[in-house]
Amino acid sequence: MTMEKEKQGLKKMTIADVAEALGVSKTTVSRVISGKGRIGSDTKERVLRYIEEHDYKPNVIAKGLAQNKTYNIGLILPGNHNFVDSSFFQQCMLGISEAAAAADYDMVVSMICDHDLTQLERLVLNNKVDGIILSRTLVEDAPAAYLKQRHMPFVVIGTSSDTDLIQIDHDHREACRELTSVLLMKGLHKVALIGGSREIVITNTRLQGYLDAFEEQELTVDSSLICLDADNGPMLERMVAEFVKKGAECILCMDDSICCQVLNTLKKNRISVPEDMRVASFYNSPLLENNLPAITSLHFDAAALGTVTCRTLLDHLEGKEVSKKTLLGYEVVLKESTK
Amino acid sequence: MTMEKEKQGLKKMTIADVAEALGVSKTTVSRVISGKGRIGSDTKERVLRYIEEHDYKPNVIAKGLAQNKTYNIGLILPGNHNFVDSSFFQQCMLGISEAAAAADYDMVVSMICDHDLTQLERLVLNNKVDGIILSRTLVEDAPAAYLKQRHMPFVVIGTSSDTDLIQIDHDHREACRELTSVLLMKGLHKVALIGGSREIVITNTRLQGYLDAFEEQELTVDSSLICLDADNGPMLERMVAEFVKKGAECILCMDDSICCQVLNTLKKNRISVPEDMRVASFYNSPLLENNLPAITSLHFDAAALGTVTCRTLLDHLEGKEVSKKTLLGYEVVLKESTK
DNA sequence: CTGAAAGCGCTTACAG
DNA sequence: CTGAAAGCGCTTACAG
Repeated sequence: MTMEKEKQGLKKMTIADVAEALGVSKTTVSRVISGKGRIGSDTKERVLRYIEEHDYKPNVIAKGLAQNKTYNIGLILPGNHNFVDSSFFQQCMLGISEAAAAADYDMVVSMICDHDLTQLERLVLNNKVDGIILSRTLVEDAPAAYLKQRHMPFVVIGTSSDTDLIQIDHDHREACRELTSVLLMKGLHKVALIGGSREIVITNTRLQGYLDAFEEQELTVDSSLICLDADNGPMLERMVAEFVKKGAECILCMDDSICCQVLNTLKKNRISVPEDMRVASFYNSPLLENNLPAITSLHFDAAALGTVTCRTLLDHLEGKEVSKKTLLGYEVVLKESTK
Repeated sequence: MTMEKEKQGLKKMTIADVAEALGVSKTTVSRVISGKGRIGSDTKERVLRYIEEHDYKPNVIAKGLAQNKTYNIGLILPGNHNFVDSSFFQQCMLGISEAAAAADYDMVVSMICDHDLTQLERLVLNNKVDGIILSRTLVEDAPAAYLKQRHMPFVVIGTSSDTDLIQIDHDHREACRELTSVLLMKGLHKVALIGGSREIVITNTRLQGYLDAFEEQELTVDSSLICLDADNGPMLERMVAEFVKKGAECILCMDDSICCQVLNTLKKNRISVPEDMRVASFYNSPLLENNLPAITSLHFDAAALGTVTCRTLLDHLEGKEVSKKTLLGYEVVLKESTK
C-alpha cells in the first residue's frame, strides 16, 4: 500500500499502462475515455472500472497537444490597483474559475498595467490559452484590437461600441434608471449626479440611465446638478458645496470611491445624512459596507457575471452560436442614507 | 504581406519549418534556442536571425511535454470573499505574475472555498502546474497536507508552525511590536488590543508583537485590555464600551475590518477620535484609506511579497537551495488617529 | 467493434 | 559541432 503510493508519486500512470494491463490498445482506452466511437460494452466496462480503481487521470497537456488545444482560458485583469474594484474582480474570478473547472478548463491569469500589452502578447504568443476574457472594457481598447488582429477568440466583460465583440455585462443603464426613478418618486426632485471620467464606457452608461429616469417621469434635468470627470478631491469638494448651495436634495454617486469622498466632505461641513442631504451610490463595493448610515445603492452579482462570461467563451470556443451581447440583472438596495 | 499574415494565423510555424528553411536539423535549432550544447557560431547566428525575422515562438506546451514540465505555477486563492483582503491578494497576484512572466512561466489560479479541496485536487491531478503557491496559511492546513502527500512542490505565503514548509511572510511580529512600542513611548500606556480568531496564525503572531513591546519597555500588560476571537459586531461593541470604562487611551485593532467596526461604535457613542480615544490598526487595507481622521497603521508591500514568493518557488523548482523562512519588512505609518 | 501507425511540436541521449 | 531517431502521453484517420 505504502509502496504503491510511492510508485504513484514517482511515475504517473499513462494510457499505455492502462492499455497493457487490460490487454487492449491505447486507441480503445482513449476512445472509452473520450466517449467517441463505438466500443463493446464489456470492454468499455472493464476500462472504466480499471481507471476508476487505479485512479488514472489522463495527462491534459498531452491531450491538448494532440488536439491542438490547451484547455486553458486566459483572464486579463487590470494590474494597476483600483481598490474599489478589487472585490468585484475577486468575485468575478470565482465565477469564472468555477465555470472553467466544470468544463475541465483552467484559468491562467495575466495582469496588464496601463497600456503595456507585453503580458497579453506573451499569453497569446506562448499558445498557453484557447481563448481569453478581457475583464475591463476601454473606450479605446488596445487589448481587444490586438486579440482581434491575432485571431484569438475572446469575450469582454463590459460594454463596448464595437459590435464585433462578444460582450457580457450587468444592465447598468437600466439599473441606474431604476434607482434614480425610485428617488424621484420619493419626491426628491433635485437629484444631483457626480461621476468620473467620461473616457470610461460605464460613466456614460450610468449617465444615460439617470437621464432615462427623468425622461420617463417627464421631469426636466437640471444640468447644473450634473458633474462628470470629477476625478480629484478638491473638485469633488467644490461640487458638493455647489450642489448644497443649489438646493440639491440628494447626491447620486457613480461609484463608491466617489461616494466615500462625498461623504467625507459632507462630514467635514457638518451636513448630516440623511437629515440634511440624501446620498446614494450606483455601485456596491465593500468600501461603503460598514458606513453609518448605511448607503442606498445598486447591487450587482459579480460571481454570476463571471460564470456567464466563462460559459459564453467556452461555448464560443466549441463553435456554438453565442449572442453578441448579454445583459445581467441587478438589485436596488434601499438603506437609511436616502430615508 | 496580408497573405503572409493570413498564413501565420492559420498555421503556426514549428521548429521543423525553421530547420527546413535553414537546411539544418531540428536538433540544431532546438539547441540554439535552449542554449544547450555547442553549436558553430555561424549556424547559431543564422538560426537566431531567422527566428528573429520570422518571429518564431516555440510551442511551450510541446516543450513542456518533452521535458515533463508545464511552465505553469499554480496560485491558490481563498474563494470565500474576505473583502478586507481582496486588494492584498490583488497586489500579491501582480507581484507573482510579474515574477512568473519574467521566467516565462504562467500563473494558473484556482480558488478554494472553505474546506473544499476539489479544485486543488483538480489542479494537481491534471498536471497543469509544476509547483504551487498557497496564499493563506491555516493552523490546520489541509491544502498543505494534501500537497505534501502528493509530493507537489509548493511554498506558502504566511507563517506556519510546520517547519517543513517553505514560508514567505511579512514580519508581522516585529511590525506589531514596533507600532505598539511607538504608542507606548508616546505615553499611551493603556493600549487595548482587539483581534479576531485565534485559529488563524496571524492573530497569534500579532498578539506576540504587542506583548513584545510591553516586555521591551518593562511595562506590565493589563490582560483585561486584550480581547481576541472578537468576530461579531455585538461583541465588538461590548468590548469597546468595556475598554472605555477601563480608561483605555488607545485601541489597537488587528485588522481593518475590526477597526472599521470599532470606529463605527465610537461614532455611535459620540466618542471622538483622536480627542477622546486613539485608534490604530495592524493592517492597511483600502477600507480605511478615506477615513476621517486618517488612521495610523502598518504598511505592508503585498506586491513585493508576491514577487519574492514566486521567485522562491521557481528557485525551489530548479533545485536550488532556498531558505525555509523569508521575512519581509514593513512600515509604521503614523496618522492623526493617534495624535 | 478494435488496433497499428502516424502525428501533435518539442527534447535529448546516442553516435558520429 | 551536428543529426537521426526515439520519446513525452495523448488522438485520430485509416484499415480491418
